[in-house]
Amino acid sequence: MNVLEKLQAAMTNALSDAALNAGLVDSRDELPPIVLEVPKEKSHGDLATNLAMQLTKIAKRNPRQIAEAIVEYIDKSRAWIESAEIAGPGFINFRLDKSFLYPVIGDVLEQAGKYGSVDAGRGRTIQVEFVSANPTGSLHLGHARGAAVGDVLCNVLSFAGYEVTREYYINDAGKQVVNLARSIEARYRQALGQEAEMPEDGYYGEDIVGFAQELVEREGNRLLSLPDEERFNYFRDYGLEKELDKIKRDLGRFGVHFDNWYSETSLYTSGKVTAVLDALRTKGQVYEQDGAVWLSSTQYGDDKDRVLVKNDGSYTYLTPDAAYHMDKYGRGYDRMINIWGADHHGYIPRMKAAMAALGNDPDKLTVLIAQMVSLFQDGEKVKMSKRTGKAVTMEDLMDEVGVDAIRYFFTMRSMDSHLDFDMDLAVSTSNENPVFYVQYAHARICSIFRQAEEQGIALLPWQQAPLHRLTTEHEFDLLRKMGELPEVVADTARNYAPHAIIRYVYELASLFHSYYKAERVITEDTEQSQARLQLLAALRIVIANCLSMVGVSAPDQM
RNA sequence: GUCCCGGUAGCUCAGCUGGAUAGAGCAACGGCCUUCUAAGCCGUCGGUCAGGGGUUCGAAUCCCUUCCGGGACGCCA
Repeated sequence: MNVLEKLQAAMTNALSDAALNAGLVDSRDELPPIVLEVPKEKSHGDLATNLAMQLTKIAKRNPRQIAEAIVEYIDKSRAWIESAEIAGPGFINFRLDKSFLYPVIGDVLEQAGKYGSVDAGRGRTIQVEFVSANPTGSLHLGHARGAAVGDVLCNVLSFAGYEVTREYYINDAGKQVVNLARSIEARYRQALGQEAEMPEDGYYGEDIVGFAQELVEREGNRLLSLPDEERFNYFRDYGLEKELDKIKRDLGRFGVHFDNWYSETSLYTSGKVTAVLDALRTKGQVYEQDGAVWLSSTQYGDDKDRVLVKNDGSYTYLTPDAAYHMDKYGRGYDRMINIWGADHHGYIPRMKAAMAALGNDPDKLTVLIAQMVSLFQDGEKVKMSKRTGKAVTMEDLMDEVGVDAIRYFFTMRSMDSHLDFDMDLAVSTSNENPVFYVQYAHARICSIFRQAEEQGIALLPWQQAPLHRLTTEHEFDLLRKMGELPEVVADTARNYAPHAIIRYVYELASLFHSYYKAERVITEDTEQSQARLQLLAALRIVIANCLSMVGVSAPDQM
């Protein structure tokens, strides 16, 4: 149990007993869950409870009278209570002996890189599928957001005690692959000086022009003389390989590493697509109409039935995707998360319906939607054009902005919000850029330790350090905030809301910067210096652990 | 027309499993570098939490409704 949990437990017990002894309830079972929170307003003390207000119906008295009874009967010695006062409509505000916070330092220093981790997941397995961009062009801004959010979520889930598997689903089958092959062929012919039309739904990205150029340099015009099918396959396989390499390279550079790269094509070769169709037929979940095979998805909450096999005999996207998710279920994960772009949200009900129709529990699968990203440059919204292939790629972004800033920016906002990405702001390596604020806090702490070392000050084992010399408001604020990390990690994992980590570490950095300005750490008071260095040793770890979850570096100097 | 997300300070956004006087950054304005990094700190200004109704001791938060912005509604992927 960490320090704040101990306090909560002690306070909860003391309050329960007080309510009981005051005759407000007949037994503990009657008590509502006791809510304790840190008041926003500092003058309201260190911890507050609304218990009196919750008890109005049971105790049949007004909240202030109830609060008075609780305060009268509470045993203050049991939960570091210095004083208790009633305020507002019936809150009880406690002022605490803040020495209860000192053990936070020991917790952090002992657990070091693991501090903040919790056992909320209890080793349960969770699979997270994200990015999964088609291998038909370069990753762009939206993919970068998905990559950042997905990877940070995975990091947080691991820290929260889940066993996490990262997976990328490669759409290397289907119509878009045909378009890829034809696009490369057209570019190849153009590179050889021929007149060649791009296909109707072709891919116009610069990457494909480059790949075709490479092909000319490597193979000359040899490919033109291949038989049609062989030539097509050549362009297709070459294109897929190049695109996938590029994707892996970009994501690797971005610091995202997948455990599985799952190929759609493999679903066909392994027979899993036909198997899923057979299973649905056997279960009577499909019917034929207009020459097509339909899934009765309306029975499972979808707003219309969906085609699985078109009247030309080919499959819709849903069919292999159902096979893919069936395979995921078969692997036995306790939970599965998909992170999709906002343009795919309408697809969720049919996917869930397909799983339900196959007899899987649809609630084990959570689809998170990351909203769109708009790019602003020179104060204007940049339009992305598929037609011309003119789009800011993830690679461009990494070149110009750097991985740390991108990850920070994309993690900073809630997934539910549209994100305006201001290129000029992100590029500017100035104080306007919030990632530096947090990194700077870390670097400043490191700098203090370099100073201490130069002066020959050695850090004592924390058990021997005079922590009672930490007495300022800033110091207690920092201790409490550090103590909150385990709870923040647990909440973030439960809500699948990675931006909460950024918020937390930003606030922590802010407390530090204020402290830094207000107090000198290394002074002639060696005891006090020692205590403060202990505090900062712990703080440095907490900041580093957070940045590590976000995948942002924690520099020693800036 | 149906569904999803959003609407909070001039701008970008937190806060949303109900709590006290709604927060941060940026912008604007005013201060702070002879001492551990000024990529920092301190302060001022700034609000009909889109509008209306409801639930309750209490609503930015929950429910209903209207409006506005974005997205999705294919035998495309």
